[in-house]
Formats: sequence, C-alpha cells, structure tokens
Amino acid sequence: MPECDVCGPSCKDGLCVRKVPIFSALDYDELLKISALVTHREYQKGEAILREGEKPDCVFIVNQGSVKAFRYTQDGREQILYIFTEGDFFGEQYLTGDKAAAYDVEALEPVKSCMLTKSDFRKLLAGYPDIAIKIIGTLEDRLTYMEQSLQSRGGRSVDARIASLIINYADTYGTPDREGTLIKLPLSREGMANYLGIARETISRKFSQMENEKLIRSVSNKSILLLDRPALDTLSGVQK
Amino acid sequence: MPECDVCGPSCKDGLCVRKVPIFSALDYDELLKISALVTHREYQKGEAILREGEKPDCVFIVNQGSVKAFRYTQDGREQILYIFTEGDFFGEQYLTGDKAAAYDVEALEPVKSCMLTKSDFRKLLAGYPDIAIKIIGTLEDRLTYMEQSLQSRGGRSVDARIASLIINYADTYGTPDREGTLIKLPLSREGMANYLGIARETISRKFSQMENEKLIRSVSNKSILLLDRPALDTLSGVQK
DNA sequence: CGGACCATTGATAATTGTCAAAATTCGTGG
DNA sequence: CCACGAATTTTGACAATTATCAATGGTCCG
Repeated sequence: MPECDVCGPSCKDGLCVRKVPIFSALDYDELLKISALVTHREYQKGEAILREGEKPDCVFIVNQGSVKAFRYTQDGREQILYIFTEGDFFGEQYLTGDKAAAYDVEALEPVKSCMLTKSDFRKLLAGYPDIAIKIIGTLEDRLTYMEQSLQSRGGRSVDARIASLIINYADTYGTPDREGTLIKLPLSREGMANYLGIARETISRKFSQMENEKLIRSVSNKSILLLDRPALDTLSGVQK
Repeated sequence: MPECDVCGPSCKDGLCVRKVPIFSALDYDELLKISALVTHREYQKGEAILREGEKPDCVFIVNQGSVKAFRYTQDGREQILYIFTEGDFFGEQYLTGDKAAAYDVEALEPVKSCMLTKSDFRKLLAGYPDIAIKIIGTLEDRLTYMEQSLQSRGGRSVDARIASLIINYADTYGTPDREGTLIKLPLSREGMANYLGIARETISRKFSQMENEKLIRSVSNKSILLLDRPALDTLSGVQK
C-alpha cells in the first residue's frame, strides 16, 4: 500500500482525501488531482486551529483525531457547538461570502488536518456538481444534527438532556462490550456541562445518580459504561 | 405587470419563483421554465403543511405569510425550530436520501406556497451549478442561525435568552417608531416560551419585569414596543 | 511518588416550574 | 360599533430543581 509522503501511514492508499465523504463521488484520478491541492498540518492537543473572527482562506478537513468548535458565552463559559472527527470538515461556512469564523476550533487530541484553499474548493464545486450535491447532503445532516441538538439541549428536564447526550456518544464513540457499551467520552465533565448549558457539579450529581440506578458505570474520568440503554432511551424521550 | 394566473397579484412579474433567493442567479427564461414546474397551494392559519414522519415528494417555498417548523418534546410541548417567511424554502433536507420529515410545519397565518417536486429540483441542481451553490449558501446561513440559536437558547440565564429573542425579533419583524421599535411578534407567549424552552408563565413575568424597568412596553398580545435597545443588547450579552 | 488537574459531595441560595385563579385580549356575530 | 364568550395572558403562592460556594477526594502523568 503506497503512503502519502505528507500524512504518513495514516493515509490509506496515499490519499487522505479519500476518507472525506464529500469526495466519495470521485474516481481515483480525480482524487489524485485534489490531493495535489491539499496542504497538511498537525496540531497538538489543546492547540487552536481557528479563532473566532479570523478569516481563514481555506477549508479544514480532519484527517485524524478530533476537534471541538465553540464560542464563549457572556459569562465566560465555553458553548460547544460541534465535535468534528475523522472525515469531517469545517470552515466551509464562509465559502460564499467573506464572513469571519463564527467560532473557535481547538484540537481535543493530536490532530492531523488537510487544508484546501477556498478558491480551489470553489473551483471544485463548479467543476464537479456531484461534490456540490454531497456538500448539500452534509450540510443537511449537520442541520439535522443541530435540530436534534436544539431539542436535546432545549428540553426542560436536565435528566433528559444528559440521557440524550450519553446515547449520542454511545452511537458515535461507543464500542460494544459484554456488559453494555463502553463509551470513550470526547469531553470532560466540564466540557459536557458546557455543552448542555448546565453546571459542572450537576453533571457529577446526575452521573452518580444514574450509577446508583445501574444505568451507567463510571469507568474512569474519560470513559463510562452504558449498562441500560433502554432506560436511557426512555429518559431521553426519543421513541424509536 | 403580468400576473401569475395561479398566484394572482402577489406574484410580481407573474413569477413567484423570482422571490426565492436560491433562484436569483437565474435569468428570465430560466425562471419561466421553473415556473412551469411549480404547483401552488394556499393554507389557512393553523393548517398543517407537513407532518413529522411524512415523506413529501416536493420542496416547499413560502410565497406569502409565515410558518413554524417544530417538533414535540417528550412532555408534549412544541419545540419550535424555525420560523420561515416569504422567500424561504423547506423540505429540502430530504433531497438526497429518502428520509422522512423531521418536523411538523404549520401555517402561522394565511400562507401561499409554491411546490416543486424533488425530482424536478434534483434536475435543476444538476443543470444549474449556480443553484447548488446558492443552496449551499442558504444552508450555511441556516446553520449559522442554528448555531446562534443554540447559543441564545442554551446555557445562559433566562433573561439573556429573552433579550436575545426580542432583539432577534426587532431585527426581523420590527419597524422604527418615535418611541423605539415596534415589534410584531410572530409567536404567542406560549410559542416564545416553547421556543426558548421555558414556561409560559416565566415569559409573562420577565416581560412584566422588563416593562417595569422601561425596557419594553406591551402594546398588545401580538406586539411590543422596544424602548431601550442598548439595555437589551447588554442583557443578551452580545457585544457589538 | 508527588503535584496538578479534574471530579465528587454537601449545604445553602437563587431561579424557575407548577397549579390555581383572576384579568385581559381577541374575534365573531349581532 | 358593541357585546359576549373563548382563548390567552398575567399574577400569586408554593414546590422542585439547579447554581453556587467550599471542601474533600480521586485520577493522571511526569
């Protein structure tokens, strides 16, 4: 298997762009062409990738690792908007106009990222309608996510919001296990609290409570075991 | 000025699609072609346009009036996601896949709507890359709106959220006035409460409080007068 | 092993939700 | 244009929930 000389072994077939769903409509030669346009960069855990107010001239694609996109609320807390992981892209909001970034983006762990200048990106859109349609699809998904998010975060009961969050994480970051689903949490307690718009202490209390009720088990600071998914589904109020 | 024989005088130049920003890149002949594909329909206040779970085969364009898009939370409240007005479209989320509608849409007042079947819409996308780019732009705007929404509705104090909402409405539905800005509210107290995820009574109390503090004046159930915008800006926490 | 960071727990205060009743507004029909 | 009934909104009292502050306990990583 050939290796991308910039990305190293993490690039399957030497083509990191292949990982990106929006390019999946393209054939090998087209991927090669795009690869040539891509710049690479690595970020350390905690490093800022994009700051609110900046006008980056490129679109970022997460190639490895995960990042958080957030803003600061008036009282100084982080309001987390998205967690982007492998294959996701961001910075695309400002393709059309020339708007400044609406949020900060920071690496949650070591991150490898690909960058494509906006003008190259625009040319791609004009040349490959399929890519435009893929992007529309991605934006639709993101909107759907935001709509659900709004519902989970806007619900009145905190228990329901926390249950939604755990289920969400289980689906995204969970691995099956004999006793349930092991979830590697992308955020700290404080991060989750900010995400839900509640106090850090409240998350602790609710987690303890759920542990008493055998719904979850706290494995470490960064991971929990989901024991009773049906109960959480009920709590979250999402009927399937 | 010719009239659209279906829409009547509300259709400028006989082309209601002209009102829709996503088609603004097109020339007159192209608009004519699209017009031929469009079906029209009117809805009464309170009438359902789309129900969660349905799979409509068309995209809806609001030609006159306004609608609300919402879901029901577990405890039976409406969670309002969007208010769409003249020129907005919805139902586009499901162009790509064949997903069911994720929310209900209901007319807030008498509504005239244009409908375009999804297959026609898809053909347009393939044929006119400019439309695809416009749509990407619209979806980006909607995402930006949702991100802001999430920030206004989530996390912060109820006072800040209400202030944000009023400012938002002032910008969208307000008309200048000698004493301040007259705002024609698109939602009832209950609607606003649901939008913000708080109790109807809390909105009442906060409005009364703000009226005592001379920030706003309640004119009627459906309109208020914004007296002290700077104070609300401060409350909302948005520094400009 | 130690120190920094993160998480938990307890006590208390502040905020908001809930229920019930009264007041106001709205729309319709005379 | 007015009046009346229905719907919506406001207000009050109280209960429930969550935030805050402070102290303790645990975890991670060199």
